[in-house]
Amino acid sequence: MNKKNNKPITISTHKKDNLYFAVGYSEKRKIIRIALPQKSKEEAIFEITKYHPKFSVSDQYSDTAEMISNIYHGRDVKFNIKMLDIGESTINTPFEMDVILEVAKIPYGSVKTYKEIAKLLDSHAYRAVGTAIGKNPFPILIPCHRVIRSDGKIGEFRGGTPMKVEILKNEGIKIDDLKLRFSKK
DNA sequence: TGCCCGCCGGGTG
DNA sequence: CACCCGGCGGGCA
Repeated sequence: MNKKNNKPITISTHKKDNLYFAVGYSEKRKIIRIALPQKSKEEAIFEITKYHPKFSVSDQYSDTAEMISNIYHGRDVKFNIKMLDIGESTINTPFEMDVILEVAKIPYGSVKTYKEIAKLLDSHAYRAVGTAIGKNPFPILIPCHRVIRSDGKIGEFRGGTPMKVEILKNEGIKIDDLKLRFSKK
């Protein structure tokens, strides 16, 4: 099963257009997990609590939840990686860490392929890169939606490919039928 | 295009 | 240690 962290966290939510965003904060007052938007507040909170069962809900961090929503809807928001409690998050192995840090560098409005991420790590493990990205505890903020397949197809996403396409389109990326419009292949 | 098989890191028992 | 399983790639029909 998925690994759990039993330290207490605080969860805040934000609603926009019938989508509910949630963010979990550790005791260090850093972000420990972000939920992809859900159709109800309960589902959004559960996206966090399945990994962090000890929690309380407050509006203390709802500004951050709103920031996540803004990024989702296409705003280019700057953030500092120090806002993240990577150490207490569900990221375990050095490989997962390297992948996440590499993904964090992908600028707004651009994409990289799974293979390119592997290459940047001096590795051929593009298959494992996909797996590691799938575990990203900070979706949207760490832009795993900006990692696509080498053939120009958009590829998989924890929140479903359609959601990935939507976020990329919100960033101004041109996509036709689940493929990059200007893909060479 | 779609499929199939190879690839690599991690989780499981 | 020996599987098994993925947000993948590339070759080939």
